[in-house]
Amino acid sequence: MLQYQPPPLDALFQALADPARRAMVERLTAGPASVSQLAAPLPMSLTAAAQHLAVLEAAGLVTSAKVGRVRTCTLDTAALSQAEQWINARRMAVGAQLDRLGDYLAATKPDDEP
Amino acid sequence: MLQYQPPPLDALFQALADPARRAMVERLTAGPASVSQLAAPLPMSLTAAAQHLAVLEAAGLVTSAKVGRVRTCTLDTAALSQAEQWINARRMAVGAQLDRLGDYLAATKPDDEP
DNA sequence: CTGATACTGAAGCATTTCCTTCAGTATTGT
DNA sequence: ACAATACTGAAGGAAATGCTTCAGTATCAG
Repeated sequence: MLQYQPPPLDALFQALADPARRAMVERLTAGPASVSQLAAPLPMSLTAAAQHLAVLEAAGLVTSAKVGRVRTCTLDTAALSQAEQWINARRMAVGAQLDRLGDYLAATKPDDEP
Repeated sequence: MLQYQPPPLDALFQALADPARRAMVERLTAGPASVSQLAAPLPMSLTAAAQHLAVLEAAGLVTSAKVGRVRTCTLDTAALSQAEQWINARRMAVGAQLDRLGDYLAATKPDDEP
């Protein structure tokens, strides 16, 4: 059986690094939309928007299906939280490091310098 | 007075989109490090690593100060959570949309189809 | 059937990214 | 004083990115 493999973080963050693509993600939080609908507010050609959409899809951030002549796109929140988790884990690691500093300070001079 | 302006999300996500730069961020969660220390584990020249560092600094993810001939770099978690918050806000928005669907379903057919 | 709609594909072009090498400056250790 | 260390700057090149336009294929509406 084929294993699902999470999109690499590279593609995920790269996809989020463009304002046009973030705008699309933002629009999709309100529900599924067609390619045209996603492209409409953007100051670029439909083709360009479709290319951005391809990037989002490659990153796993959106899935899409074509019915008739319209392709409907949906946001995949799993990919979104995948990125969030990476960031959060690093922030936690920093906290842990500060905690260790606290422990160190508490352990080495518990009763110096009154 | 000069206002602090948060680094644009563009630069933030772009900075995180590279594995070498994420490795640096990861290393910095364990505490401050010099340019050489950050570059050492990476399969590239010191110059290349320094360039990556410049990207991280431009994105606001790291701050650095030079003492003598060594520049010491520190992770700035504020920038990190800035990116996290954007993602989280979108995920929340999706949840809200689903909630509204639930409300809609509850409101429109509270007693149809038993 | 005809025309409008909704993409889709291919090509081309300017800019940016990621890396290289080579050279230079400022410290520090002996 | 001399050499090693730790960057720093400049230049260049291969590849990726973000557009564009032009042309094509389905699909739907009248």
